[in-house]
Amino acid sequence: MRIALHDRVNGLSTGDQVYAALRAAIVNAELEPGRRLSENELADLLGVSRTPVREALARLRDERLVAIVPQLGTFVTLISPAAVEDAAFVREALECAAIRRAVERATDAGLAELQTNLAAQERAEQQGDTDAFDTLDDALHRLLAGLSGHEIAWTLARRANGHLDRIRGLSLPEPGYLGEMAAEHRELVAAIAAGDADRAEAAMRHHLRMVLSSVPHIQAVHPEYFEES
Amino acid sequence: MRIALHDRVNGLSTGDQVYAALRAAIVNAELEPGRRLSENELADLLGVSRTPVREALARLRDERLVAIVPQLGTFVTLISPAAVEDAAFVREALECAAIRRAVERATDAGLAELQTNLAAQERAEQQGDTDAFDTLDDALHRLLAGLSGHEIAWTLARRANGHLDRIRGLSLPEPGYLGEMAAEHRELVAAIAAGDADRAEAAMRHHLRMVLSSVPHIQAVHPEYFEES
DNA sequence: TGCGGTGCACTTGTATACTAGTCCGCAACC
DNA sequence: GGTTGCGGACTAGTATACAAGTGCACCGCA
Repeated sequence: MRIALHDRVNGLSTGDQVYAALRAAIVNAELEPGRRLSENELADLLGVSRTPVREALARLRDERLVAIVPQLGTFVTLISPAAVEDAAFVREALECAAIRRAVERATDAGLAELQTNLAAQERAEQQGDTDAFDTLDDALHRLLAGLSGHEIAWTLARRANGHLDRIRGLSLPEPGYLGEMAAEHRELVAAIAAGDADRAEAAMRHHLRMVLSSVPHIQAVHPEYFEES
Repeated sequence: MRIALHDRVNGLSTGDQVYAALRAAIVNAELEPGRRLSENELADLLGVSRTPVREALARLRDERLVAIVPQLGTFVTLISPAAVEDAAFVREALECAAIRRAVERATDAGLAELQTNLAAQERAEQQGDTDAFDTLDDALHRLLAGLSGHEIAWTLARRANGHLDRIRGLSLPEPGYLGEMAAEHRELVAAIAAGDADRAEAAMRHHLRMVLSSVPHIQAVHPEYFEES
């Protein structure tokens, strides 16, 4: 495991950095589902004490990315199709409600930001830079939440999103995937610019359900990552 | 402050109990908004060490019920009208989406549970037992979330709900309030029983917006509890 | 009497020590 | 040889000790 902490001069507490590092490792499946974690081992690896590690694990437990069993151990949770659907449900409810409000409240400045993001996505797509594209994807959804006036919804959705993020992290880069995503993003923004709330909501719903479609494929490739139903 | 821990033989860790005790105290405004909290003081009061207190405070921070300022102190957050609206937005989005699914998936057994809850609400209303009514209110919304197949949404909404819960905790028991709430609950269940998703969603939306209406009154009575805009 | 500077008391963050409990393997006994 | 019981090596939960930093009060001086 090659988890590393960033410089600690950036204002974040050690616990925050441990949290970020562990979450990234879990979402990227570097820490694969089912893996046993040891607070002591993690603390040694990261060069910190158990205290910030425990704090990070507690937050990850609230996101259902790890399960802490007293006196037994801490484990990266297996991916549960039900939990993935739960996360998708929450995200769909929040983001569809948010985009409706975004349509009502959209400003020229806000639309310009969205266009800037779309342009950057197109560049990332042409260069095949998946990481950059994912970052821009997140940023776009955050911008939309901001336009709705309830950016907090984005934070919450993100917190409920661990299982979905893992699905995305495990999705193999299929040809045409980035292009399709970018097209859907353009449709989202176009609907907002047109002031058509129903169209925007429908586009968002369709867009979010895309992620779910890759679950069966991943489950076929990595059955050991999933709970048995 | 009369915060007390329950018996510790109920399977909950000390940190969980501290969290529950502190959250209840904050929501009931026993720990009033703006109040300064000291980890040491709380630990002494509760007869535990700082560690479980810190764990509880970290969770409350994620709910935005406390603000932790490094090297300075921990404070019960002031009620922010914006945060209240954020919470209402999140809850409305989640519960409206949930009740639509509940309409699709409602079973006879589920409807029977709802009816049982309604009957209990009527008893609590006649006896003027506000606490019991609040508990049944929570239970009803949880039942609805359960019927939707995404009970997790309820957990999440609840976690985002701290500011709304404080509003409810500060709402003075106005005459007729319980009756109105009970009537709205009956309408919710009736809409589900009728299989009318639009009606159910509209009823839920109206019901949830009721809570917001008491904000100005509370703000007038306790301006010191609120952030200045 | 007013103002400025220093030091103390208090804060949270982190590290470490200790407690209680579970699992697993080895050894002793049947 | 099989089974049972005990002990060691882990686990997370909790308590305590230490570090770093902030605000405020108090004291001395002009």
